[in-house]
Formats: sequence, structure tokens, C-alpha cells
Amino acid sequence: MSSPTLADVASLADVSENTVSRVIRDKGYIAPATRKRVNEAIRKLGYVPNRAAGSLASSSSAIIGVILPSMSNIVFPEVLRGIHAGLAGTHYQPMIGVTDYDLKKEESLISSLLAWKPAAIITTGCEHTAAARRMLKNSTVRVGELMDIDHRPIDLAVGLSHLEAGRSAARHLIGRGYAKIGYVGHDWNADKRAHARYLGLVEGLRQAGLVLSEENRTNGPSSTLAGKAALAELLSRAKTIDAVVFSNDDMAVGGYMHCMAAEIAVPETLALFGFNGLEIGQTLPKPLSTILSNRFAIGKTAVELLLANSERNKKPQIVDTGFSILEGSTA
Amino acid sequence: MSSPTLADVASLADVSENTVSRVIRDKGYIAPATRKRVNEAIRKLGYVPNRAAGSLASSSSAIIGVILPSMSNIVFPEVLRGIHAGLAGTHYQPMIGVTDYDLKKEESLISSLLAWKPAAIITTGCEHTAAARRMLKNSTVRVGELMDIDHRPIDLAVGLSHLEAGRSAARHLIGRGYAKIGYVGHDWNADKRAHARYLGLVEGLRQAGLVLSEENRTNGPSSTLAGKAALAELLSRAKTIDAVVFSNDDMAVGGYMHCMAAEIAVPETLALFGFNGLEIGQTLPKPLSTILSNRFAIGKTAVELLLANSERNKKPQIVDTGFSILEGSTA
DNA sequence: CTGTTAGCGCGTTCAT
DNA sequence: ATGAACGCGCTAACAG
Repeated sequence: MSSPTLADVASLADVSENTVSRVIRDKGYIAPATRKRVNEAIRKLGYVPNRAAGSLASSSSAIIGVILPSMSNIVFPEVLRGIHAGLAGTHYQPMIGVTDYDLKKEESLISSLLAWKPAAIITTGCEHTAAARRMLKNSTVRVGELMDIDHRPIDLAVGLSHLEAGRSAARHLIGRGYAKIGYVGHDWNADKRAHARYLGLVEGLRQAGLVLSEENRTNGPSSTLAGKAALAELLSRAKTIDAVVFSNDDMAVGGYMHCMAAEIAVPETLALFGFNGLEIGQTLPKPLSTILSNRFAIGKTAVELLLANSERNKKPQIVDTGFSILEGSTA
Repeated sequence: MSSPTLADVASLADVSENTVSRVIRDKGYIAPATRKRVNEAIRKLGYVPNRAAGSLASSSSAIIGVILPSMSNIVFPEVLRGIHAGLAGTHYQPMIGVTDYDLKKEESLISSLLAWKPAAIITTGCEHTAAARRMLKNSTVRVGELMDIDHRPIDLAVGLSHLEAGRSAARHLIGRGYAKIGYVGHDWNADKRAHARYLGLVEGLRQAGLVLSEENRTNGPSSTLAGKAALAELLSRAKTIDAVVFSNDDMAVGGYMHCMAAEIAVPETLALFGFNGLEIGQTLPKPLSTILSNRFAIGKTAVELLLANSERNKKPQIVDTGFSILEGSTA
């Protein structure tokens, strides 16, 4: 009734359990004939190794713990896609948790994931509770902190400098001759990286002797709907601005929709600039001017580096996956 | 160096391992005083239970295996979001695999997930290899097959009838007076449900004495870009059609973009109809007419039903999460 | 190249 | 209300 075990395979193939185990894990030399016998027994019995037992015996597992702040923001599914791509062809399985941007939840997820003795834990950003940081530091699993490289990681950070991305946005707009620049954003508590980009933007403007003309931030998460409404509200107050930087593409696409509905010429009357380089922005009648963040590459690179070495680096490693300006036609 | 075990906690709290285990799992009566001592010891040591050991001993685990065909299609991250929502507050952890629409890959994922003795396995659709079906049938874990209810499930199916959704699209357009209807779609091999909707559409038209005027299918997966190009191509051949049904919203949004660029009045000159009810479609200057599929509800409902009972139903259970027409302004 | 011997850390069963 | 003994299925270390 219950599933066959190593012992069943061993007795059918007339070898020791150990030999079966070796065949399965492809470890050490096995006589071709025995290997064949064992494989046949495995097939005949429909044997599937019990990972829990293996994990207990070896105190390690082929699990990759993945902790994401959200699944609603398209960016994270894309990171997850990169992680999957990096995992393809290996026998590692991702085990996923979602924090909803709650550091306490992250802490408890880290603890449950650690309970499975994963090969690595991948999480987001640099902010963790003290307890979470301690658990990660004390454990020996590899740790990847994604998206953001403006900090010193526990083991490995992969991402881009959001501060620098903000500065680049400023430089781009200034280079195009825009001077009265506004900002439309979403909630920074839930998204520190959006805040970092904002700070970079302000700094970039300051270096050119400019300041942000006007800004409007919504309370909730980013969305096209929120961006549409928030731009409308901003423009009702500030009619003289000539460009708007959005916290990300979702918001910017919403802004574009507002301009279309309100018949505002983009970019002649108002220029729009986003962040992320989502496909939808590039499908607009005028492709959105934005910054391409390499979400997919971030996930994939992180996995590859993490799996390349089972031991942590002596010195924390930082990998910059960079970003690039998509010129577009809206700014 | 290595993490503390039950035994460490037990000796610190001066009780037997067994008592500690009971406290942790909240099973049986424990004297308040001992419970307190144990909890303090746990905290002091930073004890985290080893799940692999627990799982081995109990031959069960709090893992939910989730198998998705793709992470690129926004629909599946949304299902995953629903799954997470259903799992919130429980101690279950999703373990995820992605098949890339490859049934062989699904088979091997099922086998690796089964190796962890999960509480349930959630997968997509009704199509599986014979071996995969056998593994699922023979195991005792609960099995949820999502998205599609036009088939007899192994244990539980949650989703909607795509055939019926297609018929509804036909009825809606006919009711609005459209008669020369075209179809723009993506690759059906990768998406049997899109095919089912197509069949429903054709059937719905036939019942009204109509036929599809013209159709165009791309080879790759759905995307706004593909939809844009495919509609352009279709219109170059068939200038007299008055409405187009798309395989889904991604394609339809692309079609909308083409109409904007080509200055085709929607819906006056050409009506557009999608499927899924994605947010982006509703943000267009004219909200997309489409059918809302409840991806989130599908994931959440499935998890809730699966966890409600650790034993399989004697009879396969089918749950229809339904769909609804979003009237929109494009058809 | 293969077998033997010992656990891994926990849950279960039976006592008390 | 608590403890003792056993074994889950596998891998590791050492023989040979």
C-alpha cells in the first residue's frame, strides 16, 4: 500500500540499499550491470525517493527558499520567472513565501524555510528585522538579497542602484530640455526602492540647479488606475509642469491613459517617464520613456551565483545587473 | 555550531523530548507551568524544528505542491496569488514548479513533488501523461486541477467552463448586432483552454446561423505585441468585419493599440472583445469588453477546499467559479 | 566496486 | 499530564 522504499528496490535488485542510493545520486563508481539492475528495479516498483528522509540524513535539501514581498506587482513574478529559469535543469525546487511587505512576516517565513534546511534563501532588499538578520547570519545557507544593491548584503546582493536610476531619470529629462518636472508616486513604505529612486531624482535635479515642481503620492500600491487618478489630481494643481516622473511604469501607463482621455499631447504638452520597462509601456501608441530594470536577469543571476558555490563568500558579494534607459517617445 | 534539536530544548527545560514536541504541535494537555518552561527554552535556544525529521516521522508534510504551466502569462501569477491568500494563516508552504506547457515536465515535477509527501498537489487543466495520472491516482495526496471544469477530475477541479465562456462571447456580440465576426488568437497547443473558448465561440455563432468571417492565429504565446501585429494582418485581408474576438485580453489590448495607431474607431468601425478581465484592459481610454475569469478565486477556492479535508472525496468534485461579462465600451 | 553499521531529529505508541 | 522506546527512509563513514 505505502510507497516502496530503498530497501524494496535493494532486495529486488539483490544489492545493498547503499548501492541503490549511490545509483540514484550518481555517486561513486557502479558496475554497469548493477546499475542496470537497480534502474530496472526502480522502474518496476515505481520507486520515488523520500526527500524528507534524504534531507534528514544529509541535513541538506534541494530546496531554494524564495521570499517575495508581493505577487500583485508584476515585477516579482518576473523575478520568480528568472529564478525558475536559473533552476531549470537542476533538481532544486523553489519554496515560496510572500510577505505582503511585512517584515515580521518575512521573519517568520525565514524561520519556516530554514526549517527545511534549504540550499539557499532568496529574499528582497536589505531591510529585515534584527531577528531575521540574525537567523540568516547564523545559518550556513547561502543568502541572496535581490533588487537593490545600495547596501551591504549578508552574503550576496543582486540588483541595481535605484538611487542611480533616479539620477539617470533626472539627467535624461534635463538633457531633453525639461525644467518644470513633477513626480507621481505610490506608497514608499511598501516600496523603499521607489523612495530611493525619488531621492536620486531629486539629487539629480539639484545638481542641475533644479527642484521638483510638484508631487503627488497615493497611499496604496502602484497601479495603472492609481497613476491615472494621481496624474489628474496633480495636473489640477500644477498646470505649468512640462514633465512627470512616475514611481514606476504601472503608474506611468495610467498617466498616459489620463493624457489620452484628457487630450493632452504627449510629450509636446507633457512628457512622461516611468521605471521598469514593462512590456505594456512599450505597446502604447507612443512607447513609454522609461528605465529598464532587469527583473528576469536579477532572479536568474542570483540563482546561478548561489548554486555555483555551496559555501558563502568570505566577503559579501554585490552584483550589479544594471539598468538602461529606454528612450521611448514620451519624454 | 549546528542548530539545536528537540533534545537540547528538552534538557534545558528539564522535560522529555516528547513533551517539547507536544508543546510545539499543541497536542494533548500540558501543564501551564511546563508549557511556559518549554517555550522559554525554545526562545532561548532559538530552536527551529527540523521539518524533514518531522515529515519523515509522520510521513506527511505541510507542503502544497503547485505546478503551473507558465509564469510569463499574468494569469498564473494571479492564480498563485489566490493560492497564497488561501494559505495565509496556515503553516502550509507552497512548493512551485513550472512546466512551460510541457506534459513530460509536468510528469517529472509531479514525481519530485510527491517525494516530499505534500499535503496536496495543485496542477492545471485535465491533460496529463498516463504516468502522471497514475502517480496522482495511486498517491493519497489531495489533487486539485485548476482553471478548467470541462472534464472529470482526479479529485477536485476548480475553474470555469471555457466552452461556455466562448458561447457567451458569441451571444454578447450577436446581441449587440455584430454579424461579421473575426478571431485573433495565439498558439492553442500551449493553451487548450483558448481553444475551448474558440470552439464555444464558433458554436455560439452557429446557433445564430453565423460563421466566423476570418481568423488569424500566431504561433507563439499571447502578448500585446502579438495581438497588435495579428490584428493588423487580419485587417489587411478582411476589411469588412465589424468585430474581433481575441483569445485573451493581452491580445485584445494589442489589438486596441493597433486601432489607435491606425485610427480605427472602436467600437464604431471595429468592435473588440477579450477574455480574462485583466486590469490593463479596463484602463484603456475605452474599457475593454471582455469576460472576467476569476483567477484569484480559483486559486484561493482550490486551496480552501483541499485543506478542508485531508482525505479525497469519494466522488470527484467540480467547483465552478464562473465568469462574468464585463460590458466595457469596445463591443 | 560494494556491503555494514550508525545515526539524522522527530512523531507515534504504549506505559505510567 | 508526562516519559521511554522505537522506527520513519535515507546517507555517511568506513571497511573490504
